[in-house]
Amino acid sequence: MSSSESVKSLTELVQQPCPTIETSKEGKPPESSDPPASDSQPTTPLPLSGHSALSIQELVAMSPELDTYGITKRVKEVLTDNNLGQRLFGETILGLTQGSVSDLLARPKPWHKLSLKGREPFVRMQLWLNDPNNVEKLMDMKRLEKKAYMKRRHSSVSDSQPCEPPSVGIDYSQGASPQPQHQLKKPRVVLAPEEKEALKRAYQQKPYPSPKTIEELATQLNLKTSTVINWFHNYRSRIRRELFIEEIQAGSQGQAGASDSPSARSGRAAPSSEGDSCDGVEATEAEEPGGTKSQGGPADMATASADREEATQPAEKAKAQPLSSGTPAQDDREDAGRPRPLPEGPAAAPAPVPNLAAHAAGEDAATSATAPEEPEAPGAARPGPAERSSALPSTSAPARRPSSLQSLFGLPEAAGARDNPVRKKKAANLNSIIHRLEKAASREEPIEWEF
DNA sequence: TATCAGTCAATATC
DNA sequence: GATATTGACTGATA
Repeated sequence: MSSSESVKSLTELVQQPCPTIETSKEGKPPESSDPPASDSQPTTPLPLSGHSALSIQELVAMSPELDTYGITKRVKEVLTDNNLGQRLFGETILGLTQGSVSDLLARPKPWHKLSLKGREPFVRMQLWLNDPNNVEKLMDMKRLEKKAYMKRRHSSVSDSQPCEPPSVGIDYSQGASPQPQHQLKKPRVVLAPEEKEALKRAYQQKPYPSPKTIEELATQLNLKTSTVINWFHNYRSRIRRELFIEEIQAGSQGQAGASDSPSARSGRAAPSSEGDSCDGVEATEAEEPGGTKSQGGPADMATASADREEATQPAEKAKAQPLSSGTPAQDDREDAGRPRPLPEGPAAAPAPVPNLAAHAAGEDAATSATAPEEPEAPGAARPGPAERSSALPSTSAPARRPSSLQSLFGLPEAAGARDNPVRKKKAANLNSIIHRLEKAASREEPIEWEF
């Protein structure tokens, strides 16, 4: 398909009332068992099914860089203005659950950091936003759902069945029967605040704990090791996202108005040179003085995350501080070349260093000496799959004839680059933290873990 | 094999 | 009741 053709069909697509939405909903009570999104994902049920030619994936692939933050912002507005719920929106438009939608809307990742799959919801949102009848359609869905619900309710009442699980998504309903009750769902683990606190401290010490460390943490906290592992995974990735949001906010504060396209911005933050190695979010470090080759930096990111945490959870931090003994045993074998969260925020003094690390630190003392800036930064810094693939849209792809696509997606012109004072300030701040920590790290201070 | 991205779904909170 | 949070899971990738 030639580019112009595809653009044409894309345009039609965008303009045409997303047909599928209805179909997928109506055909079957979507809620019911549709083996949720995961199954339906591959061949997404959504707006585009009518177009055999262009799958959502293709659309995503062709999509110019989108302003994820802006999109979610607008979606949120539309939803709230029209009193439409996330669940409805997610299930009908995005094919995602309420929790995912919430997460997505609240913490969109920058476009350039999203894998193709991750971009999908944003493209859908964009298409939805561009659809003049979007709200209407959702309203219809809402009505329909309500109707269906009433109907079901009615029939179940007459069946003398007590009330029924309300809305969509509750497929267990039918299960009343055969579903092996003993299917014993694992009860959800809920970590106690102290446990979280301890884990956070451990994280600050070592964001990538060794199995041994994990084991210990698990024992000390009386958790399963898998829980600890999961916790670290989740925490790392969530921190990264938070960071992005914070960046955006800082950015938009410093420069309101300019269609804040974080994605665009970050892509641009590290002008060309870094190519993809730049994470955008960590763009700050591009400004790192001394030209330390800022490798799209894990370290910085981590730094910033610590920073963020501090900002967002002062109380918590405050609590944590007393515990600190100052010297982050920083480097762990596992840590080498990884994002390293700075144990404390700027002002804050010594890092809260839970000490499980005592030996953990010893464990890899040798490597721990590694310089603060590793040459190659895997981990967070490493470009996500999407970035890795050459097919990266971002700013670095010049040959992309974005203009037509952009208009197609209703995009504003690329957001202006920015490096505002706020960012600079922040960068400076972070640098000083890093510096302090490096210094601290070179000292040897005993650390103790306390849980 | 470890880590990540993306997501679900249970639970908490508003 | 809607939304936010978060532990867990799956599949991809290096």
